[in-house]
Amino acid sequence: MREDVSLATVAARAGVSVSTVSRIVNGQTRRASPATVARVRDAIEAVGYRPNPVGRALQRGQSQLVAMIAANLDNPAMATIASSTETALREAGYVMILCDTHDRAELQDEYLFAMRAQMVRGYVLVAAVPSPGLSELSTSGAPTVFVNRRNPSGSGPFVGIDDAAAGAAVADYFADLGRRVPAVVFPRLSSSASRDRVSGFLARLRERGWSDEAIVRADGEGRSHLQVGYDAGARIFDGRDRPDAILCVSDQIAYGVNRRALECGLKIPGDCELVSIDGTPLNKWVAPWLKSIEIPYAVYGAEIVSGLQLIWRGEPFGERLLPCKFG
Amino acid sequence: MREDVSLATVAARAGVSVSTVSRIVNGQTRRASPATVARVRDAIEAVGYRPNPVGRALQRGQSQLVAMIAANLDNPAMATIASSTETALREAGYVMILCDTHDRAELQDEYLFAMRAQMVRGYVLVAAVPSPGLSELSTSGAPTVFVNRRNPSGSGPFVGIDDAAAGAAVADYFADLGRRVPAVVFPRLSSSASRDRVSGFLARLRERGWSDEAIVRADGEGRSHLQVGYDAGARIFDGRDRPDAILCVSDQIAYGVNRRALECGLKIPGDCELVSIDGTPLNKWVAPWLKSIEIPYAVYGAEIVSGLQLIWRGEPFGERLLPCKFG
DNA sequence: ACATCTTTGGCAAACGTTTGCCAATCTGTC
DNA sequence: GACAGATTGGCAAACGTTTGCCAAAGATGT
Repeated sequence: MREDVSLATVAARAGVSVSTVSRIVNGQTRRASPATVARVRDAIEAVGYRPNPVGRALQRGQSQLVAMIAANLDNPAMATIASSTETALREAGYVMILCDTHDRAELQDEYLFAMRAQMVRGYVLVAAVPSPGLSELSTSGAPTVFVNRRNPSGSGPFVGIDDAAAGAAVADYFADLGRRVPAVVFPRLSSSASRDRVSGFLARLRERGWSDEAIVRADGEGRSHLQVGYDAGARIFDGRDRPDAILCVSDQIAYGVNRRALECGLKIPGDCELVSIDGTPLNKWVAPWLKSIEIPYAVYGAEIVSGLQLIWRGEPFGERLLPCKFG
Repeated sequence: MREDVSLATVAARAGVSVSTVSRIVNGQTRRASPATVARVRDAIEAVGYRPNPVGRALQRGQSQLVAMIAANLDNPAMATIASSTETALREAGYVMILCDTHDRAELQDEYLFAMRAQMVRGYVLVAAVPSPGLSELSTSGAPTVFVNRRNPSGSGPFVGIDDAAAGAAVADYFADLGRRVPAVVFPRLSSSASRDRVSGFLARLRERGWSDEAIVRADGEGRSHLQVGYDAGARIFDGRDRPDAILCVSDQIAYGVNRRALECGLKIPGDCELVSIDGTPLNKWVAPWLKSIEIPYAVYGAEIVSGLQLIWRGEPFGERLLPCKFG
């Protein structure tokens, strides 16, 4: 309907100046008499005024936009994070811009630049990759929350899980189950999350009596975790020491490993127990053979946004490790 | 680095006025002497000037933002559409805002309003739902592309597949295979896409000799297609006429049906052929038992953006039906 | 009656950009 | 040497908002 309702429209109708309306819109009711406030409020209602975010952003030097820069939207886990964050941001009155870096540093930098130009109010970096622009961002002090992977260039607010503990929990599970030849599969392009999961797993196994050589480690190349699992699976299942329990650091890796296992004629979980860390809801529909540490991605959004709000208020926000369920 | 490089910075350095720089930035080189142009270009380079999209949007009454309003990001198909669209938009110099409506009309309207306030340059509606705001949008003539589901309130540019043909292809497949009791599963909350797929399937079966009563139809309630399939599966497999071939209008429905089939002790595809329409890449990893009409979601982005560009240039763009592969 | 303080509200600048219009300078022609 | 026309570039307004500052009142105290 009204395309052009601005402060001026309201001001004209209420017979006051633009400044007065602006102040009232922003809650400074003390700067006007109650009568004026009422008159202005009526006018706002009557013409259906809504503040223009663009004008506001220009003046304030800051928009209501929050940039989510994610490594790969095709990964259901990230899609869930994006979705829950978007919901939480909307409820808090912000608007999310979504950028998919395909895990590539130069794209990440391109987005970082573009987002600064948009005067975004904050950054949510899901599985960030090291890059020049990112170091610059960290030193600039812009409000930033890292998700899943910690800041690869320095420290910074973090939302995720206790990755080492998750790895250790799987180690305990395998040990308690009486498995003898544990293995772990992870991407060669390693992130803090992968590293911590693997090292937590290895450390606990060591505590429980395994020697380092007794644990099969297999990585896979490339950005697709599905392919990583499939490739690593080939080497694992062809090797002499065929494992009877495998930790996959992500669901998608487990999908790849499982497919290779089927091709090798193995029964999962009969011949080999498979456990992954992610536990996306799709698992119980299409991969009931997969046990998982369930990461509560659906609540990430709320945590991320409350972290951002803390940062905006100048309060400290170090990290938030969310509890996982083993299901 | 430079936080505050504006036209004024460049102008000062090049010793010209802001207007001159603005014109040169926008390619109007005829309004300045070659010498001036060179000097300004050098200055732009030197200070690393990048136009501020906010100032520009305010002046032009239109931003570089494009709103994607999607029904449910947790659905991998939509995530792929979002991802490919985002890539195509970035390559064309635009920035995508992502909104997840969770298939709810009131949220869709909230977003439609918010996006108009952001002066977005266009709208991409993935699986739009009927709503007052949407009818208003259609009549307003704002650049809009509908994806997957046609405009529920009127007509409008559309990117998708030939849904009826896809349904018919599955019917032919079942018939050629010699299956006797075909079934179709679809969500009760129906969209143009679901409806056309189902009716194309039924029509072709009729042509090939089936009577309407001989075809099992089952729908399921709710927004989760997984649940839709699971619930409909219960009724299908408990019925007397157990089908030997089922068309599921989406992958997720097939996942749900399959799970129910397993629980009923059926073998897929031995006891019952399952075919879905979607064919997301995940299928071959986690659901190799599922045959699909493969919708090329990964190329939707390019089609959507070229459609938008046509509309922006004032050229006509009716619909673009992409070819599918049966795999 | 005067000084002082508070209330109420407007003016105008600023954010960064674009663009219509006007002014100065240059080129060429008569 | 004067005039038309083209070239080159700046001024200023506009987009919608926020906010420092000032001014006109009214309220209070002496």
